[in-house]
Amino acid sequence: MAGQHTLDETERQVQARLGDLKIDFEAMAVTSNLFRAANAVRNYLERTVLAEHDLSWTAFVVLWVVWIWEPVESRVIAEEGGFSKATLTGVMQTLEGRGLITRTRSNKDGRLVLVKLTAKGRKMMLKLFPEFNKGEQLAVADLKRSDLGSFADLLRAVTLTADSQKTF
Amino acid sequence: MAGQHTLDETERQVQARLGDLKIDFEAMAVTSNLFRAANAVRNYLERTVLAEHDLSWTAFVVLWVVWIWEPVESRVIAEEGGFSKATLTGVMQTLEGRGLITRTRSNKDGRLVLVKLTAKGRKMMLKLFPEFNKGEQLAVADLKRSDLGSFADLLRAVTLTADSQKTF
DNA sequence: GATTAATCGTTCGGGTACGAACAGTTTTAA
DNA sequence: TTAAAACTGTTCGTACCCGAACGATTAATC
Repeated sequence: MAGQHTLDETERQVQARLGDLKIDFEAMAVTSNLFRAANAVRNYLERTVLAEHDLSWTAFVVLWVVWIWEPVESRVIAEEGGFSKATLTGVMQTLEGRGLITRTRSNKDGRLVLVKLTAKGRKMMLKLFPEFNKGEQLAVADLKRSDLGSFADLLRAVTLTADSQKTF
Repeated sequence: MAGQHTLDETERQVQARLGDLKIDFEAMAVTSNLFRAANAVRNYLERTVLAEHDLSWTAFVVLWVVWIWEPVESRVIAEEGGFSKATLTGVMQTLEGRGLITRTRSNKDGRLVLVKLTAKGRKMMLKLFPEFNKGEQLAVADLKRSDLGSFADLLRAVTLTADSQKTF
């Protein structure tokens, strides 16, 4: 993860493989560091805060979305969490089996499933989320406080651009 | 993925759930947007460039690392790509089956496995990587060019901090 | 009102992902 | 030198993850 090779060294090797083909190294640096950062933060939070509660990353995201917006439809959870409906079904089965959420079919629209937290689930989130947020705080602890706002803006801009490309 | 709820709305809901507990919303905004951005870019690249070559994200990362640094040891690929040795074994079996890489045991250290690209693998990367880089370019197309450098620096700083926490 | 189209959640198959346990190799210590 | 410790890659079990196909429900079209 850390990457023992320097940036310059990597760029030189890439260029050596491609001859005189033009490569956008700045774009490459942004995206590759984007994935490294996301992976590092995710692994850190999974191995500390989430492991204590025996939760996977995706399971936590589902619980978080439901906690904030309950009662909430499945499709919203999938969209908000950034994973497919198929993935969601499996994760929710696990969470339901552990007694953390409930699923009920909507009587206004028979296609929809409404998801809520159980009392046990709410109790867990009340303890878990502040711990999780402390982890988030640690992850950005070495950054200047004044940079956080524009940093988040840049990330949002990337998301918007990539998502708009997706539909092409 | 897009998230139909506004930031303010989300913050209000979180605070409503937690009463007067102090939450670092700036840190929360950075990390949640970090995952959204990484997911969006990854999905976009998977569905366009990588799908054309029938490659998963991880398979591409493995090919990329091997392409740049071959011959390279398995442990380096795992570290550089940010996934576990167990994951790597499975992905490399697939890639070897498709005739894109070769694995040979080192005769200097019998524990190590050296990985190289086949001619077919090199040919694929020579075509694939420029396409991939075009995708990366598109993902950051809406950002000011002058922001890219500091953006990458911020991402690197987050990675370093999170990775150093990991070992605690 | 009947046919068509769109939407939703589930299931299925195959690949991805990880921690833990393992066997083989090398290094370290005694 | 021999025993212990460290290291590498694989296997195993379990959970995740997605696209595609599917049945059920609702909406749109005529």
